[in-house]
Amino acid sequence: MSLRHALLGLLAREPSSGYDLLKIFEISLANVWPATQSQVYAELSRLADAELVTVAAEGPRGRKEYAISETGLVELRHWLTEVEPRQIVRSDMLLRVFFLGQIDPEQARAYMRQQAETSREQHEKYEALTEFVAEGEDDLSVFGLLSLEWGLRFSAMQREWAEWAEGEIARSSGTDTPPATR
Amino acid sequence: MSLRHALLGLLAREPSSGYDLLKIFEISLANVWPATQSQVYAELSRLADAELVTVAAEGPRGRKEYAISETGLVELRHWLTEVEPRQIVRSDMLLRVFFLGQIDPEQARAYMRQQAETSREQHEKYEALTEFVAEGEDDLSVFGLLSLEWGLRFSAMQREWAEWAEGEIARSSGTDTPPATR
DNA sequence: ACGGACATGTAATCGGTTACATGATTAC
DNA sequence: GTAATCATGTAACCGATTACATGTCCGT
Repeated sequence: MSLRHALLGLLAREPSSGYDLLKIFEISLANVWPATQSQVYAELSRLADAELVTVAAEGPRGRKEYAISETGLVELRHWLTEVEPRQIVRSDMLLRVFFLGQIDPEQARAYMRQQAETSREQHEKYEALTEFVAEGEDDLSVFGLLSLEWGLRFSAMQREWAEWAEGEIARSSGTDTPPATR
Repeated sequence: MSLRHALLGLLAREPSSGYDLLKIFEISLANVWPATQSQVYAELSRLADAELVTVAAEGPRGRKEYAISETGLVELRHWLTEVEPRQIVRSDMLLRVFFLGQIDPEQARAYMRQQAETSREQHEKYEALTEFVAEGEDDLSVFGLLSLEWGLRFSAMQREWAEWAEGEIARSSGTDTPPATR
């Protein structure tokens, strides 16, 4: 139920409409918790039903500005401090690694090379984002930077791992580059 | 649709029953792609309907031994080589980081310390697993080790990041330990 | 006048989780 | 005999994705 808390977290900063929230998701939260339009609107309705947020104002074009309620704030802080984050890693990319024996070593190495490249691109994307985000001074920026740093470290780690893994496959299959780390 | 391919991948090694597959999931694939009993049995039925696997034999207690078909193998290899792994990071833990401004710095630091600790534990878990897995010699072991190495690097990276982040929060909030990296 | 941005909603479908339900075989 | 393990299945529910649907306001 994290989307719920993501919305509460954003509304704790300032009252916003579903439309506003959606944009924030697109630019900043998308990297850690993507959400679709359908989802956001539906969850906001549910939050209002549960009285964790209120419709603070209505604007043109049916715009509804939601604000977090006292109970909502309590729930948010409870989630932040009391609820254990569950870390389920579910990686498409790693799953494939288990089955690389099903294709020939050359293809398997190509796969790892591809992953290294993708990670490199991701790293660049995060680097570009950092410059962009660093300008802001609000909480979202301060803590967003911590999260961004995670992204930078993650993509760097993954690139290095993929490069190492490619070497491992090469070595264990005896294909090419015999003067390896041995 | 990765569960489907996980099952195909396992059946490519050797024909197995749902029960067998489930055990393999528990001990080795759980770390990259957890699956429940319900899911495995249901997916096997669907795979049989789609003729990507066949019921190769029936045993006691209604046991059905599934084997991958030619089309199944084709599909598996296609998935391995042609289909882009999509990397959606969805992290409960990172989402919270965005909202740490909602609690006081002391609590925020405790949160990061907790994450560092959890990562350390994870790292140990992977280390223990490595010794255990290293004994096997089949493909699942060979490639499983690559995946395990990812886990080791990931948990190490996350621990370091969490420790760094705790320091950042301390620094930016002016709380304690003034003789920091500056 | 018109196009683009603003703004919200519904419905179908899918993959995953939890819980329930049942029964056969084997080892002791 | 009986407990543990083997073995499969169903149903309800939940969160997420995709697609569809509709309408309004603002700037030019």
